[in-house]
Amino acid sequence: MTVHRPTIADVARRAGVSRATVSRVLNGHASVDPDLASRVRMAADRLGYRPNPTALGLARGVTGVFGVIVPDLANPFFPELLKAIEAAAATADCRMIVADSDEDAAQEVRLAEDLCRRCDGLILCSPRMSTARLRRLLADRTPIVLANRVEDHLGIPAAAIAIERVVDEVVAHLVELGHRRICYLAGPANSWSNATREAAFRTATRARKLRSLVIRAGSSTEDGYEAASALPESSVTAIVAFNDLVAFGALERYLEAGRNAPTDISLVGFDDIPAARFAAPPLTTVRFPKAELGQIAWQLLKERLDGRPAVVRWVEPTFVARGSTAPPPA
Amino acid sequence: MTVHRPTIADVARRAGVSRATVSRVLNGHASVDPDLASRVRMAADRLGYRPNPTALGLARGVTGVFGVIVPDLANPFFPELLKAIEAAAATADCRMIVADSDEDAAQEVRLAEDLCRRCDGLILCSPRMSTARLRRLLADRTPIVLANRVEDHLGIPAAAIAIERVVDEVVAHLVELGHRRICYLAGPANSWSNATREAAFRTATRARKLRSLVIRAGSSTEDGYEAASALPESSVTAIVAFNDLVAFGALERYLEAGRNAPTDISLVGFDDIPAARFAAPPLTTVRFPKAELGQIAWQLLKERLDGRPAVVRWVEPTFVARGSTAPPPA
DNA sequence: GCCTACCTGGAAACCGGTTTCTCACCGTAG
DNA sequence: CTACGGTGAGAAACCGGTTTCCAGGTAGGC
Repeated sequence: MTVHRPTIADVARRAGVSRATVSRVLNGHASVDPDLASRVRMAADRLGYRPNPTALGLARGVTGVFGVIVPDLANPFFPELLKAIEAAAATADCRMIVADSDEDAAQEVRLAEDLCRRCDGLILCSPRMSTARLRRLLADRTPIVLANRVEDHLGIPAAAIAIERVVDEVVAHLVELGHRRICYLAGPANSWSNATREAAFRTATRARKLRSLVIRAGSSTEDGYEAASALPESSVTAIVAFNDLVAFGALERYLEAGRNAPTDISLVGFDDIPAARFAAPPLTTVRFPKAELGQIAWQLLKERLDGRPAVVRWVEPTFVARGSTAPPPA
Repeated sequence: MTVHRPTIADVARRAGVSRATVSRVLNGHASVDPDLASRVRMAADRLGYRPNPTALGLARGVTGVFGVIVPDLANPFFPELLKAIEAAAATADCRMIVADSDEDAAQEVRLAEDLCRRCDGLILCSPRMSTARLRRLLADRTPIVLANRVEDHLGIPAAAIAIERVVDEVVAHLVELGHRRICYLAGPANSWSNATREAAFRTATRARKLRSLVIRAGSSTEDGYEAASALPESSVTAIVAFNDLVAFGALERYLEAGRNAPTDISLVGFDDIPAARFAAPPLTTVRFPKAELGQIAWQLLKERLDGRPAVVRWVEPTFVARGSTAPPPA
């Protein structure tokens, strides 16, 4: 406050020209007498002038800031996504507002409405809100991109993971090992990625004439622990968990019951978080190209800001077999 | 674009009053005829009027946005910190811009300079820039708070982890187990938290008449792997790593050499990332109260924005003994 | 030599709010 | 009945930029 940051008026005064001319010189618009131009540039330099981003935003109607909403920053999937998005956006000198909805759809809507007003665009990561809510948001005309969710009839650009093939691969892997009773520990109810994983799981098991056993869990280690409470006493020999954290939660429950993986139970997760590699046993999982996903999400937003049409782009995950899967106990 | 968002002028027109009156009513300033006031409120309601945040920012000189810079979003420490900061800031309806400096001090300075202009304040998490750079930033008068770094003579508010006692506890734990040759795998050179951990390590070892062996590593798993390359062939029996990731990297190197923890080498990390608990062996480490740290950082920023004086606040870490430490091989 | 076309750069309007200034009108006191 | 203080609300200035509009000067063509 006490230090007065130089404004365009200060530069204009010092260069002996109008503010309009300063603006033109600094933006390279129209043609300005080279002499004047260099005087303006010198003045701006001497004063250390940098245009005020807020004023710029108001005048141009573009802020250079976009928003990202995630359901849970503590879930390792999202920081990795964010890192890729931020890195891509930085090349276009765009800043990223991050908001955490805490897995709460209502909160997510509130955040989205707020960010729509203050940002040039929005990336919704694994949004939990309903399709109807999403449609209402779109009415705002703020460019929106989905990451890790696809809405077929809304015409929203989306970056998503093609899951069917790899889920079939997971089930095939378990069946080949000899498993017949496989349980899916489902993720959050309103999560698109859970819906697709669950559907793919049902398809893959049904195709092999197996029962599609599903227990609702959630997205955290605690959720996995809770959901698996009755499993150690059941006839289930293999678990496919919504993500690696849920798989670890289930594992904890088994360890508590004096069972271990993969001898008593085979475990598969999704994400390949860093912990998966170092766990005991190392977790068999599905790796997502998160960096690619984030980069694509930014790309899609940029295209949208440039007025290009909405498209859906898919990335391919890969199956990673590690030590947590083995033949079922005899 | 095509849909015209209602402005204060639209509300004024509809209510048959001036823009000034609308502003006064909506902000509860001065006294307004109750009749007029309700007409204004109705009009605003009917139009679904929400003030433009950019214009608000320009007029009030306060944007309701603050910035956070972290060295690496992929390091699990920072997302947890961010989550706490964001949650605390959300209660004050403040939005958070997140930028990743990629461990690059120069980039960090550039980001900080940019964010200083567009934000009400700045939280620098584990900043890598020099004290001189930091001092120059302060000249901008934008409120700045440090998280996980303390600068004694700059009068910057800071939230930091008091490390000396717990490092002594770590070394005591290892010495009690019988270790005499303990190696510290150091973190990034310009990291304050590394400097304090390294200093505390030297103090604790010297106090017990042990050599203070230090090898420079870094902050990632890869750094730990690289730095530990010669260790399996050395006489070192215990490693204190800059953080859990570095510890895992070192472990990987030992496994590759056909050694294992804790039989051949004892390992201690810092952070207690989620993976630490599930690793094989479960990692002995130091847990930081990250949620508290983040909340304090926000608190300090808020105090600064309110013009209150700068203070340094410390949080206490706790030692977590797990399976990766044991007596040295006979 | 004069008219027109173009170029340059300043004045002013604009983006969408807030806040100061000012004036009209009210009731009250002298 | 008049002077005065207080209050409520509109006009206008302001935040710091961009952009449109227009006037003045110069150059080129006839």
